[in-house]
Amino acid sequence: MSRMNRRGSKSSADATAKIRAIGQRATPGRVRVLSLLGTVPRGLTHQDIETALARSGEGPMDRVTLYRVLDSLVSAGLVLRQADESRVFRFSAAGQAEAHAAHAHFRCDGCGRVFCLEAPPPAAPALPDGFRLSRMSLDLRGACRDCAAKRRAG
Amino acid sequence: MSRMNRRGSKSSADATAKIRAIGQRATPGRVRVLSLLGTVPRGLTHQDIETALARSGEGPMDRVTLYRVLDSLVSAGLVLRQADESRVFRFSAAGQAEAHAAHAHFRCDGCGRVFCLEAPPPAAPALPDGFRLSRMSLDLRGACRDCAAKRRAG
DNA sequence: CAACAAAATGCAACAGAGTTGCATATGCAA
DNA sequence: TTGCATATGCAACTCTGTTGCATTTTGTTG
Repeated sequence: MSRMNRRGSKSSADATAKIRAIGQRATPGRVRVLSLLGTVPRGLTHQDIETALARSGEGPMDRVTLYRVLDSLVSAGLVLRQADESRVFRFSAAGQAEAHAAHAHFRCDGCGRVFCLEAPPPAAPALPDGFRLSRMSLDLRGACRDCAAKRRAG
Repeated sequence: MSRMNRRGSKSSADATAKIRAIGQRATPGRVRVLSLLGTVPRGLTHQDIETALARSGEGPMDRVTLYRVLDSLVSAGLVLRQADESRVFRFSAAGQAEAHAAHAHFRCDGCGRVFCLEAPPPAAPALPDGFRLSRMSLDLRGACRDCAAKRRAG
């Protein structure tokens, strides 16, 4: 760890590289957000991220700037955005979702976490003539154990 | 048709019965909304419903009242509510959504159109204990006929 | 290394979807 | 028909996300 200076950790360097790779400027905001999302295995809300950044050593980030940072990462394909059950957006690092594209996953509508399932790959259905298939995914949605319990409780 | 009086159609009577069956008052608003949702094969937004009701012979319904009518139908289980991609709620009569979820979708990465496929859905894989499944979708992605041809051409 | 243009940031004001409080009206059971 | 729990209508509010614009920063060029 002695080689890590105040500019950041390995995940920062990693994030910087990814952002540059897709031709965008590696600003502090983008690097901070992308490396944060890379360390967390589930979708975070804008507010989650804002809070986490404010607590971190480098201080808070403007609300609007954070929205715009997220927009740019999403449109670059580095981050995924989806609306959860209570209609707030959840953001997650794209690599984490795509790495698991081979098998089925379960997404909790409550907390946004994604669970991988050991499912047999379903056979691809017949496509209309001329169509070309590039990817196929079996997506299950519902409530994970924690959220299902929470909802029953009240 | 001569047996239908000015109070409404078969779907109204049907809706009235369903609402009474679960122990709620069959108010005009509830009946109108539930029978509207019963005639439409997809999720409608609050605004869709508001507009449709305003155009219908019986005149508009208050915005807030409509929200509350939808709430009561949802909590009674007669209507399903889910946030769409742009984080607005879509409401559908319970039963229709399940029918629609029962097949696979193909989304074209070129033009963004979505095609419904007549494919038998694969069996749901086993979920970890305590998890609750609400929806399952088999999503295929690739190029539709038009976009595949276009890509070959130029 | 300095200057520069394009892009990102911060702030304030705005927009749309959904919710709450409260006075009034109404469905339905006795 | 009456009583009252429940539903309605209105206004004001909250929360998530957006837009406009002046200022600062990034990465490049000379």
